[in-house]
Amino acid sequence: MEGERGVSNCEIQVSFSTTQAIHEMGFVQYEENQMMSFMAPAQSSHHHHHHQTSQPLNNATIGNSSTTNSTTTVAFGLNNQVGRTLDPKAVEGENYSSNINDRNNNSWWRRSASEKGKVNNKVRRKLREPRFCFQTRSDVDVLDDGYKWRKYGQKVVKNSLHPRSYYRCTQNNCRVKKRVERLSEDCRMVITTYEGRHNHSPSHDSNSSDHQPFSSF
DNA sequence: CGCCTTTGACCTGCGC
DNA sequence: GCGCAGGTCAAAGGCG
Repeated sequence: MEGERGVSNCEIQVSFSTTQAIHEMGFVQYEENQMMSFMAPAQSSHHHHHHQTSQPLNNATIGNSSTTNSTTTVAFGLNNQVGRTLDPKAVEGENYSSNINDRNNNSWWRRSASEKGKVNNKVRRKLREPRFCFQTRSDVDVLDDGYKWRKYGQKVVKNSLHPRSYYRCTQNNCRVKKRVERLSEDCRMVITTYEGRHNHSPSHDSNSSDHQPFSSF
């Protein structure tokens, strides 16, 4: 019902975080196109190198067209282990700002419910996708990032007034997910969290200029 | 008619 | 073990 397209005046704040919740740390402000450069670091399968800001890849506009004063809060979750960890919570609690409120035990890397019980109990592949979240001051809930999303769930969040929505990328073999929720105190702030990397380019409409190596989101 | 959202049920991890 | 909290499924309805 809410018109998703067209961010009027969104204000985004960027910062890095490792373990803290978002509101506990200072925010750095970036331009919007610089902000999108944070989506680029694929930081792929090698652990042990910390994030470095990659070079700004340009026009990947969050928000449709007229996003002038934008500020974003970014928090990386570098879940960089290569699937050999068998203790899920050993790696999970470390570094990403999952919930704004209190605990950070979310686990949304798991697969479908039919697959987990009865596969070979030998290989337990809890491969975690890279996560990426940022905070935006915007009126619309889901920002137009160039991809198409289908909503697959909504939950109420404890100690929050606003629900959290779960989206999945509608491309065929793309399993990127994202969550969108609003801050409980400040309902103008939207927190968007991405998980995974798109294996395709953004399919806006027929916007043929989306052609960059956008392998991360 | 196909793709989307809605919404309650179900599942799972975790703390008590 | 139980209950809670978060994440996902899927049936049903909506809308273009």
